[in-house]
Amino acid sequence: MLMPRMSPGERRAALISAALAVMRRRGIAGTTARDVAAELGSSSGLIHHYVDSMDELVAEAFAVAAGEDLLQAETAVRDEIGAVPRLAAFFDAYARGDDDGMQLWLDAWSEAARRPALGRISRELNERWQGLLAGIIRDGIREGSMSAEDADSSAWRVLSLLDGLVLQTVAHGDVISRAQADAWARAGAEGELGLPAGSLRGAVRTP
Amino acid sequence: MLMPRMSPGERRAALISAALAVMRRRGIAGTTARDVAAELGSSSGLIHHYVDSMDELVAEAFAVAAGEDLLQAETAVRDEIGAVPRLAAFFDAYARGDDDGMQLWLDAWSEAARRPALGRISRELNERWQGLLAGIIRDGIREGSMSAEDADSSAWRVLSLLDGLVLQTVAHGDVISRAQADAWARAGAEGELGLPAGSLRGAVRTP
DNA sequence: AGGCTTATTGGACAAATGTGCAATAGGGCG
DNA sequence: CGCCCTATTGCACATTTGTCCAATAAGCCT
Repeated sequence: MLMPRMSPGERRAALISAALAVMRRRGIAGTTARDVAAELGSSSGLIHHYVDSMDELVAEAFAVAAGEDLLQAETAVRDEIGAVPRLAAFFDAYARGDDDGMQLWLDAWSEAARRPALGRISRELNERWQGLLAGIIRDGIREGSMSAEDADSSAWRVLSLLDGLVLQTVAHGDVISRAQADAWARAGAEGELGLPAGSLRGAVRTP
Repeated sequence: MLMPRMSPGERRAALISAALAVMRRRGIAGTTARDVAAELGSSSGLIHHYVDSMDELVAEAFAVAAGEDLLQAETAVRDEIGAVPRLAAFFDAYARGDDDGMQLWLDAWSEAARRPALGRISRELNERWQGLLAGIIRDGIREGSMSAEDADSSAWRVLSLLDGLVLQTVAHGDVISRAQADAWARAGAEGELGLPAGSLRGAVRTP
């Protein structure tokens, strides 16, 4: 049985989408070319007609998935006015991500030092997350609504606290609930930036 | 060539030590039975004479390595008197760990949800790290040297901030230096616990 | 309609993997 | 000293992996 013939652009997008599905199911390290082909419903040979190596494929797929999440956060932040509402929107956007997305990040961090392509993407995206935060904090300092000695280090702290807490949620099941991780990270950010307690409380959201 | 015959206890310890060396070099997911045998200098068949599966071996090896680090932290903390010096000792002990040790943690977090044995160990050790911190913080509150609404959530915050910052160091090379991650985490803890800035500054250490 | 580019197939290939097992040999115990 | 338990060997086995390639066919252009 033959797959419908697609343009390289479409097929490549379909490939990445299939790779992503397998990565979410089996983890980055456990993603094989044959599994991706099966997910796609195509022959296994098709994968290497579009991609030189599996490392390249997983790196690109991760870049797409994690890049979309970041983009959503960036636009959500841009839609708000004022540093504090923007920071709240940042947390809301982060909270909107699912556990599978965070598991992908855990895999990426684990493999980053060993897979050059993946490591570059992971680092670049992390720096953009931090940059997004740092911009908000700089605005807050300028407005007078936030206080921080150094926006960059505060941004790294807020981001790392959030990552570190959600990490526990995803890796270890319910040692911490996701809602608790989110609330604790917001509280930590309030302390870090001299905000009144509760300033960043997230909108109650029906999932 | 034959390996010197060892008692099961000794051999098992040697196996774990060899497994650990391979895990540090190739990552948890990339640790194979043959590599462990080669590291040990034995035949590959020996591995399965002592262990039922590779998952069991890596979980046990991780438990030993990470358990030793935790034990060192626990005794280092116990050797100090007063909550603030104890917390400083906690950070010193954490900082004494090398990048390979943290890379092992990244691997463990990544695989925790997929390897039951490894996930249990990882979660248990993380809870003990948090418990160690929570005890220090409770002491600090009792002494009046620290202020925190809830020792447990503060402990999770301090630990997750530290993990999240060091994670960046190990996964992404020098996006943040390890020293910077350490200093920022201490500063964050000072803020979290209402300590004067600089209270937790680490002893200058020659690596 | 006919040809030609190329997307797609299906399998070949070698290397590596976890796991099991019969054979070997070292050393403690009678 | 000699026997027997078992630590250790070395390989077999079936899978699975990434990578590659000749053959096939789909659909666009002239």
